[in-house]
Amino acid sequence: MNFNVSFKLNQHIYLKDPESTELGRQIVKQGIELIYNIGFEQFNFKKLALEIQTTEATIYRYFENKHKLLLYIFNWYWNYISFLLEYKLQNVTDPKTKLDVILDLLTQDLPKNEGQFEYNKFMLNQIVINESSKVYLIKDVEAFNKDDVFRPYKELCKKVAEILLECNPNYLYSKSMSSTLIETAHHQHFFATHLPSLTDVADNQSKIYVRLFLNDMIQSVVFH
Amino acid sequence: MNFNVSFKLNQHIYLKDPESTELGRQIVKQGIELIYNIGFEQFNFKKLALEIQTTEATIYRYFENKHKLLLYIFNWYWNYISFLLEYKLQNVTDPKTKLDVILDLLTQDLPKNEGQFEYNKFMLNQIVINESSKVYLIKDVEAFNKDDVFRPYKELCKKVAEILLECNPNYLYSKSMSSTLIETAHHQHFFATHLPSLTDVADNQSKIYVRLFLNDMIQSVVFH
DNA sequence: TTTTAAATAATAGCAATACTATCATAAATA
DNA sequence: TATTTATGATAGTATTGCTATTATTTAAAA
Repeated sequence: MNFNVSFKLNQHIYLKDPESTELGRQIVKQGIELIYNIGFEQFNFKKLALEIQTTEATIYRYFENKHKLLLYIFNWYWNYISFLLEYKLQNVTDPKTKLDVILDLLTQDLPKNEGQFEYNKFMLNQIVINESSKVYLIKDVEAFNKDDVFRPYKELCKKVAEILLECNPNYLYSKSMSSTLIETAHHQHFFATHLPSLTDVADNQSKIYVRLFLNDMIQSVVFH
Repeated sequence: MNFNVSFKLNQHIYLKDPESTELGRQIVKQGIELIYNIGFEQFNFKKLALEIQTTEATIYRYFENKHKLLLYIFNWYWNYISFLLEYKLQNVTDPKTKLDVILDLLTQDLPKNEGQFEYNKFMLNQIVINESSKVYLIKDVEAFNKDDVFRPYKELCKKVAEILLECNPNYLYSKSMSSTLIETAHHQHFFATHLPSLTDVADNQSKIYVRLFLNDMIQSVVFH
């Protein structure tokens, strides 16, 4: 399964739409690879410019700063996940099966890349796991939020929450459980990989482990 | 209830023990207040030096960099929480009651400050909520971990996990649920305050809300 | 096809950050 | 009193984050 997807993202995030030019797409694509490789703290526009053989000043014409680029990447990612979720739920009617689809999506590998022009999904996923809190755990979160720049994340949460409610219309915390599910999928994956004593994982089976843990949690909470 | 607690923290975190001098304690105390006020990104040693009327170079004699200071603050915090937990569990034998104590500790206000020399517990709590991921969601987490600098956090997790097992010896994910509980307490509090659409909170009752949500979750998961 | 506008490259520069080094001085200890 | 130790004062350096200027290329409009 593969698509050549592209999303129009909130205009407050960029100065010039990176989807509008080849260079713009390169900035995002190579940005993802560089952030993955050296981490967001070490990452800057000078290094990225070197990588794609352009200049710092040029990248600044697309994004105000590196934080906005990270935000762009996140929104792209969450749009992509929402898109996959819709696709996979197309012919599913049973709420329990829907939950399985969600858990797989949140914990298992994304579809492998085909074209060389696509963003690298594996790196994208790792970035979201490692750096996500840098996007919204910020002093001026409310100013950002006013511009609706977290919308794709919120929309995914909303979708998941609706499915939780389908499973149990009396459940009082569908939205919180939805955001908890998404955050926990990342955190537990990170812990299982880097700080395993914070989990009960055995022998590096992080992905399967997190899937089982979340399943147990969600089943208990929603169907108890 | 109040104590004048002090903890000896892992030597890898500091160059010179801040507990050993008045200036050292000032660095930590005013550091907490400055990070709380301007956020960790904006925070630096020059500003802190100005605040406590010393020099940048002097602060660098205590901490290698601002990240280590943040790590120090975190370890202090988690030691403090562990200490409070032990204290509050002294005469409690019923596992269910123990859970209540844990949830209160993770979601409700900490004991108010008495002396002016204590670290500000409210600010501490907010810093941990807002900046915690910057402490461990880092590229070189494993190098850090080798020096055992996350120990206080891990120990609290371990304690909580043991209590979960007391509640249900057959529960398979006590450690993961323990870390999830701690992380979720922070995240949901942050969301309820700044991005309420990711939760089901009503009218700014964040603290009570998070308490109820976590209680529902833990009850279902552990006792289902 | 020419003209004109827009995008990018090349370069420079600047203020702030994250340190490090040096030396003088004060305070504590031997 | 001598001497170690802690801090202050000052300076300096490399990097970062960003802006400005001008030249050059590319593409669109006339």
